[in-house]
Amino acid sequence: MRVAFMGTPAFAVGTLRALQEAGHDLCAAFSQPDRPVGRHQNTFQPTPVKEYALSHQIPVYQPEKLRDGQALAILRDLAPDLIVVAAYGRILPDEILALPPLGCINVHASLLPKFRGAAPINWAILTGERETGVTIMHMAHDLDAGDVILARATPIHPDEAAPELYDRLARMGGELAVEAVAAIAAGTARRTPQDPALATLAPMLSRELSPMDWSRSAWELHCQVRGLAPWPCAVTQLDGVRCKVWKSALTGESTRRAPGSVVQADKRGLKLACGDGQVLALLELQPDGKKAMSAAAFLQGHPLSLGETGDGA
RNA sequence: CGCGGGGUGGAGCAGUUGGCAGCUCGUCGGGCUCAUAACCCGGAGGUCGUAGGUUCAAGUCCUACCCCCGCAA
Repeated sequence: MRVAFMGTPAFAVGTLRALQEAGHDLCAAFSQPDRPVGRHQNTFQPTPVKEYALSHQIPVYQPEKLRDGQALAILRDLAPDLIVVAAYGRILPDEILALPPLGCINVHASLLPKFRGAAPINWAILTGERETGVTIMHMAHDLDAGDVILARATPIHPDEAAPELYDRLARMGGELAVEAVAAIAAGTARRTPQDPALATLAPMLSRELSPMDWSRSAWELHCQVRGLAPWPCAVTQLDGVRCKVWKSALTGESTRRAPGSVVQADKRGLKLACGDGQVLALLELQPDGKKAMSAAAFLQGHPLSLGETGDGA
């Protein structure tokens, strides 16, 4: 099978690698152009897909635009049987969707029609889902709305954070993509339309999601901490310092203290009251300008007294 | 040359107008207790990021550089 691949981040590499190891003829890897990175914006970093492709002798294309005809021309020359897309970060124009004889399929990290959009993994955790998964679909004009070929579910552990889930889904996506391609080649691939009434959106993350609102429940805050890692992260004020919260834990304890106030701050832990009267433990913190540290370490240099409001609000 | 915070015993922090390098925790030794992530006593451990400079004297002031981090992209 002659396949053109399109993808950008590490999630996409899971699929690209799987396709390659399955022996498919990868005629091209399309990826987003290198973007300036770093504090001074003076270094450019290749995308994970580009790095993988280059080290495996797969030709790389990084068109700035998909709608100026150039990308289409390139693809005509390449003449793939099938295009496989995984987290490319671009919407493909209809001309490209219509080009390959076997169509274009997409690997999406959710159980569609739930969590259509750019950040399905994070939103599954943020909304407190107990399971999510990977879906392979035929691509349609509308974003993540195409007919489903295959889907596979995986449970979300209550303490699992987005990076772990991301890695797992990336592997699952690769496996499932290979199965889907095989089914397509054999002519046995199914087409199950999505139910639009069940669709939910998983838009790009932003820093506006970071501030922790301690009037929310402990579970919601715990989901926020897990779902926003490794970026933009849940953030709160402690001892007047802005801190990213890298890891939290539900304690099962309850309190009468006001939401956001310190319930415990000693070597046994740093615990704050939440809006539902439950107590959330903060395990790993990163103050502004510092590296991540354990709550115990933070307390050495930032003694907090009980009842003090963590949020400074 | 985008903005800003920071590099001080193993960890996290303090160090005021330059004048013997401190605190909490950990660690080691000893003690106390029915008991303890408790308490008491004692000890070890630091070329204060690097290289220069000013000074009788620099963690502290000046210059250059290295490294870490947050924001903004």
